[in-house]
Amino acid sequence: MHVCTYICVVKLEQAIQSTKFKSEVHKAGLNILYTAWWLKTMMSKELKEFGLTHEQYNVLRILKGKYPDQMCVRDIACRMIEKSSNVPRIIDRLEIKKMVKRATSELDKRETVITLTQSGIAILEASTTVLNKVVDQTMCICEKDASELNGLLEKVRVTEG
Amino acid sequence: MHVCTYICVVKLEQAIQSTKFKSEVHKAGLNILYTAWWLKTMMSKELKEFGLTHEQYNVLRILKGKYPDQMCVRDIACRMIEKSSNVPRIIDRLEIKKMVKRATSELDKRETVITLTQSGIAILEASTTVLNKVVDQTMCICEKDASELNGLLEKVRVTEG
DNA sequence: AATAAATACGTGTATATACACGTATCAAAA
DNA sequence: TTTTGATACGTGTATATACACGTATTTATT
Repeated sequence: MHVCTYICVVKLEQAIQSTKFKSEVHKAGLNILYTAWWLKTMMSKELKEFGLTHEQYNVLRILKGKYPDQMCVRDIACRMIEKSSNVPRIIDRLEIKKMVKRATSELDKRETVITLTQSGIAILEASTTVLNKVVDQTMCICEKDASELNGLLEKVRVTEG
Repeated sequence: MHVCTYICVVKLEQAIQSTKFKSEVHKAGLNILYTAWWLKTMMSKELKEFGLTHEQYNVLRILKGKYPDQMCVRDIACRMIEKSSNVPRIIDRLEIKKMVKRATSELDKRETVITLTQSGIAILEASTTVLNKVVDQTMCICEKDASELNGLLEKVRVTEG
């Protein structure tokens, strides 16, 4: 029988149908990857209602952080969660949807400066409201646990040498 | 000045150049997504030496788990870390590289059964050895912390309602 | 000033994600 | 037995990742 539920599957063992792990550290690696996929899927589902992808939303959020100032492509790329994102192409889609505007910088003609449009702000704010609500309902941990989790994740990223 | 380092950037605040978070829970969401990207990037770099992508490696690992038994595409898909992976297409690339073989199931002609080749096993084992070493060197947390992290991640995935 | 090096951005390619849909096959019901 | 529904897989499309490369512009060097 083939049963593949993943919405209410909490245990990693169930989710990826694997019981043996080399160590708790290796299991944590898989757990981080799986949880990220789970989070992304949940959020993307909500963003789809607004015609946005996760990455497009990320770019809009970054632009909002500096608004009403403009930002160049490189500055946006630096702040992306996934650093390997192809920001010029993500901006292409946002420009088509009239959520941002592109212009060449006067100070440095190599730079393209990006501006949020009023429509972009409106969609971003509406989607953020929904997303915040969904995150609060779905990520059910207390602030204390979340804080501890943040500490551990940063511990994970410290490499020796 | 534009400085965008992310290899030794440990703090989330530095990594995504953002200091204000709605709550520790929202920060944890971003932290999970960023850490997953960081992990994936690190692992992909090693896998590239073997001509493998992260997802191709995941499929090979799953097949190894049942070896010498064959597996159908659906069974593999169920065990993927990222459930939305397009497994038939990932198998296409592995088949071209002669790492797996495809055949129609005798019992159920709808099913395609996949078999690891000797070359597939060899490459998988070599890459796993390197990957395990790199994970041990890069994810520098003790088993106790890792265990606690696993508990918290599973707590995150429990949704109410 | 002329040249070299660095930088910012866009573009091209292979692979993957996310999702919809079509076809073949199997299982269940009328 | 025929039909209906479910299942397994492949394929098509839009977007993204990951990475290499080209062009224009700026900065640094000679």
